[in-house]
Amino acid sequence: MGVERYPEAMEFILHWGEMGTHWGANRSVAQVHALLYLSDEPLDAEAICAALDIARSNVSTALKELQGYGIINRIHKPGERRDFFAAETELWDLFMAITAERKKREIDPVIAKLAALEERMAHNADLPAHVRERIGNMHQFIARLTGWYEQVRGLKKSTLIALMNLGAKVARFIPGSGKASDG
Amino acid sequence: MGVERYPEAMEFILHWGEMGTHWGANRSVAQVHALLYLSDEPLDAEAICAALDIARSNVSTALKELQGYGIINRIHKPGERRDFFAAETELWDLFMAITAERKKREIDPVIAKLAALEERMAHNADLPAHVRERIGNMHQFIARLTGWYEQVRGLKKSTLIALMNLGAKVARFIPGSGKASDG
DNA sequence: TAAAGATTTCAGTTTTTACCGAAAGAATGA
DNA sequence: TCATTCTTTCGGTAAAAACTGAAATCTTTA
Repeated sequence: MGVERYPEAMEFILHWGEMGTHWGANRSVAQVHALLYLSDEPLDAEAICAALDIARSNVSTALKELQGYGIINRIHKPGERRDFFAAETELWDLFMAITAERKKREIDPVIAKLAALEERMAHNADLPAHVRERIGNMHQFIARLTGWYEQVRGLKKSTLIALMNLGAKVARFIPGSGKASDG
Repeated sequence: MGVERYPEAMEFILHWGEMGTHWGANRSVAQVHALLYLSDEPLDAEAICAALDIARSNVSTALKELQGYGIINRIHKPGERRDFFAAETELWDLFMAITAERKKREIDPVIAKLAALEERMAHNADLPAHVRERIGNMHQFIARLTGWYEQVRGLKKSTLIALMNLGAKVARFIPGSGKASDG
């Protein structure tokens, strides 16, 4: 029998589901993910239905969504006809996959929109300067932030972990750095 | 008259509102924020209603929420009875305020929950080892990530910007670092 | 290529969330 | 302290999103 038999596992799943609603995902998607994350063996859709007590179609949609994020894998068991699924358990990879997908869905379109607006604004002399400036600033800021993200993301996992462990000490490499209260 | 008269400004506001629905905020909250961000002068609630064509009460709720995030300021005009509001235009500060508030609302409770579960799991011998391990890993991972965030957040703005401009070059300070394809 | 097994799509329903307008509540000033 | 002006709260409604169950579609294998 699956992990859903254990109250602590179930609490984790339910809490994770609740969290999901506050982020991009819906409850079912997050619950399915949590269940797979805690399972030590791949599960088929029917087993997920039973464990979470949600409709088969809902599970189907959730699995599709999770595959879209690239955080679960479909597994073929020899001699089995149905699909089995297992979650990414390497949390760093999970994190990277989610941020990458969210960036693609939510940030990139904004950048495109802002770029288009900036283009149009350049030809519009009526527009007050401060509007052009603020939209331009927003564009630049988001583009910079995501540019940084893309660069850092490309580093080796071990390097990233080393950087993280360094914490605030990275500042040592920046001349004139220190604690906050800056102008 | 306000910026809502300019099509580009309005597009920005509507798009920003749409984005809001994909993040924590609702459409109205994000629209009010966008409007204030583009305005070069503080606006009162009535003006916001008129500009966005939404109910007075809705504006009130939105303003409260934005103040909760600490990204708009209430302004007292001498001789004026009603409140005026202006948005933070320093985008770095805006970003910091939003991330801090979201962490408080969405991450900290998860850490607390995971800590509590870990405590309970320690006293439960029935629980499969891999469940305990995975919940523990998740707890540790999120705690580490947020610990890093807290540290970096404490740095001076100028240092952070310098670090960002460094991009992937920060890796130079980590021995044995380089581009991805790590195991 | 037909039957069985498994997955996906979709129209309808339920649940949740956002929003409105009226009424209550504060704050200001006469 | 009583009007006046402005803000917030709150019950009800409208809109959006999630979820279900049945039907359609795709896959496998006999």
